[in-house]
Amino acid sequence: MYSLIRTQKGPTAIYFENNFYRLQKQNKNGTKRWVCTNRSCSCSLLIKDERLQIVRGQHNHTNEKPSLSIIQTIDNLRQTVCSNVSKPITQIYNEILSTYRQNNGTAELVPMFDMLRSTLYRDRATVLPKLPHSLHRLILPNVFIKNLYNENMLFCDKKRPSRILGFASITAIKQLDLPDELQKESVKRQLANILSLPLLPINKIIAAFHDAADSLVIINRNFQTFVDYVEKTYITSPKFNPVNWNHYNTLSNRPRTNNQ
DNA sequence: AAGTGCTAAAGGGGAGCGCT
DNA sequence: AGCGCTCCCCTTTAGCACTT
Repeated sequence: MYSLIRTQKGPTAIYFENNFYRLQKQNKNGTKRWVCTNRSCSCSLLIKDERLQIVRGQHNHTNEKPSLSIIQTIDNLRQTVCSNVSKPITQIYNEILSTYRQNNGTAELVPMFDMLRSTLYRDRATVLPKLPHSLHRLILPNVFIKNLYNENMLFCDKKRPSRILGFASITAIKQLDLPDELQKESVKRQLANILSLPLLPINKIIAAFHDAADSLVIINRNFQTFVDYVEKTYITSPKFNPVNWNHYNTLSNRPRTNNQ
């Protein structure tokens, strides 16, 4: 009996007695002719109603195909890395290989992880979103703009002149009694100014912070709690003072990671 | 053209070590 | 015990040549 398998490029093929066959044609009488995938080989199978009718020819080539169980295991591996994207690929490989060894013993030669690694990572990449090359190309899926209570967390996504993203839950904003204020462009601008403090020369940080803080408190006195928190944690704190988080002198010089 | 095998490298995190 | 530092391993990605 033959087995249906998936070829490297996706289409269905037949695995029969250590050889692969591809579908060549379907005849008017309902039979299908499958030919050996080796181009110089004329061997073929005639199949009707999923039953093997005739085997024609002799293979004129050597055969180094892996066994059907190995082929199915690799296919299972490739499907699993796509369906379970949160689990490390090496862990998936080890688990599936372990199961295979338990069921089939240790005699069969199984492809090493190094031989499958690139294929598995490329397979997974087909089901994951593309990495953005700039902040403007960053796409936020719905799952990333809601919290565990399914509340909308993205309150600001300003595209120009620079991309500004702001996250906070409605519940948290209501606790500050500021939900309406956060819709104002002037408030978004001052919050962005505070977030941009690490990019200023260090001797201008304190003045810039107080400018932004004063503007926020003038708009609404309830911003005072937020302003006090930032000042206490990042301006006057000896542990996280501006020397620690200022990046002005490292701009364009410091090597960047890909966490852009 | 698409898929694969192989290599090099980046980045994160744990282990080990010495110091306080 | 806690902290900081270095080294090394593991995971992941990218690039290139080759195969299908």
